[in-house]
Amino acid sequence: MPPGGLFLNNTIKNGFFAVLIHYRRAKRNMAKIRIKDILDGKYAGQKITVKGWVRTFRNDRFIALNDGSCLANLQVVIDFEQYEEAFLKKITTGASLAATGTIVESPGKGQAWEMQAESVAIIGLSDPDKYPLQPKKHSLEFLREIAHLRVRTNTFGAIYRVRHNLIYAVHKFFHEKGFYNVHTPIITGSDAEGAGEMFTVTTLDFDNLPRTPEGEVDFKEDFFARHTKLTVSGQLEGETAALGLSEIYTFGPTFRAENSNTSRHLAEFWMIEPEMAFYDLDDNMALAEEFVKYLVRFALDHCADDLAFLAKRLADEEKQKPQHQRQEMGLLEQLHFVADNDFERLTYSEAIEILRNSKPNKKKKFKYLIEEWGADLQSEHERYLVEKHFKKPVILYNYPASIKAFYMRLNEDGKTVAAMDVLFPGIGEIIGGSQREERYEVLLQKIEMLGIDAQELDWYLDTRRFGTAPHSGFGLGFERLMQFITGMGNIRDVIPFPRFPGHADF
RNA sequence: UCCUCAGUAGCUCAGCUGGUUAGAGCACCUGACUGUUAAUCAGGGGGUCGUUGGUUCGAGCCCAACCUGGGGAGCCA
Repeated sequence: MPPGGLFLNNTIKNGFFAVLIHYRRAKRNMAKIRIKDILDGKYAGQKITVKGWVRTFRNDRFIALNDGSCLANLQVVIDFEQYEEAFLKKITTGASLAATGTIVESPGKGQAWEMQAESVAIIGLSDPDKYPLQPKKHSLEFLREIAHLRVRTNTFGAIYRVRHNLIYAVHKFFHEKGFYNVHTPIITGSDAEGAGEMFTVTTLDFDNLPRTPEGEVDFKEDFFARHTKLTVSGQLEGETAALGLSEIYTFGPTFRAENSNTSRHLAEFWMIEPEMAFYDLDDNMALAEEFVKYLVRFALDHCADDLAFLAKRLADEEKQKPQHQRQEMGLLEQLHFVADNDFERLTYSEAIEILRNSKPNKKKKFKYLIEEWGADLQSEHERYLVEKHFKKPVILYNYPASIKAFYMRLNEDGKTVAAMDVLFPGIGEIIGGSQREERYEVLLQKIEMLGIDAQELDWYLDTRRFGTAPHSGFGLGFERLMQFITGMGNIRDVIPFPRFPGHADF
């Protein structure tokens, strides 16, 4: 800001408003400087101000400053003799501050650029006695308990950044292919999606529930005048959109009230569900494979530093394990492998043959032995196919109709449906999809056979009554993809604030 | 929900066959040093050993139940 006197003189000379506008514009355009850009050398020799959070303060001289724009810290070098001791004591791990100085080539090892600071201002104190994060390795379990602060660690900073890049890549992929993004409802009255237990959404007073004459809760009195729940899938609504827009995708929150306590399940997660008119199962599988490879490649191309850090983290973790439990490939190796190689495609029937003749089945090492066609595949079977037999991602298709959902298209053999699952090492099913049953009579028969109320699905059946068309789609669990790409073993660590049974903190 | 392993300082962990006053590193406090990379060196404070009950002369250690967390399974994405 110019000194007051000069400012006043100029306003008199040039006109008050012109200067005011100029000043405001300058202020508005003064973007905050990101540490990422400094470390890229964009401010070499310039005097600038940088803001961020202290990671460590070494030797009363070196502040490692991080602003989340990238993994690396900016080293801010201060002349400690210039400051009071009481001031230096405030530069603690976790404190936020602004430093002004010149960006110079660093004489030390470990960084190309550093800031020779002229002044430092503390913005927010961080009581070192109470701040839970230390400049040391913390367990993921501990960090999960302080999910509101873990974003300030290297690991979670990297995960958040990768997550953003993948969200962007999802939209970019579909947009460039001409798919339209559709927001399907989060609150749904449909009870027939069949993908799992649902959370009820209500404004009813629990202390004074309206009852029907039969003594049941009367949802006619509820906000929507019916029993409503949180969505478990946007698929049925997505299908209606595809049968008008041709190619669509959804990317929204999904809720499952299952009492699942595993490293691969969340009660609230994000799912991507493309739905395409005039696609058969082969087209569907080809799209799924192209999509996943694109996302993996995008992460490799745009998150190199963060992935390298996560790869090292995983490698260190693997070293703690006994030899036989270790992964053969490192994280980056595995990502390249998936991006560069074709997935194995085989039918359920072929998979059953392989499993039936497999060593663990013959030696009765499987907990669930494969006896005959029609059995549902367990985790151990999927893992065997992916991790032992093929050693690459596998797409299984044409499953028995009896173990799959009602909307999947019945094949000519009358006993299998055009379903497909993409199985990944470590996490199992990452994608589940199918060609949809477009024939009205066949679909209606299935619905009635399963005892689903056809009246509830009347709107859905309309798509088959009027201009029905073959169509396909799949669902990809975004957090499972995140697990694969970041190498994180627990799904609760790849979403900022995980929701799972007994936990809705933050 | 089931199986399994664990719970000792703010964090990560050690603690022998049940036996005196429960230890270490990091963090914190005091001091030294001042081009360091999770800085280093010297000293200091910090514990209801998850909870409750039981066995025993005596329990961090043995037993039971419960709570919490990890791993695996089921349900699935």
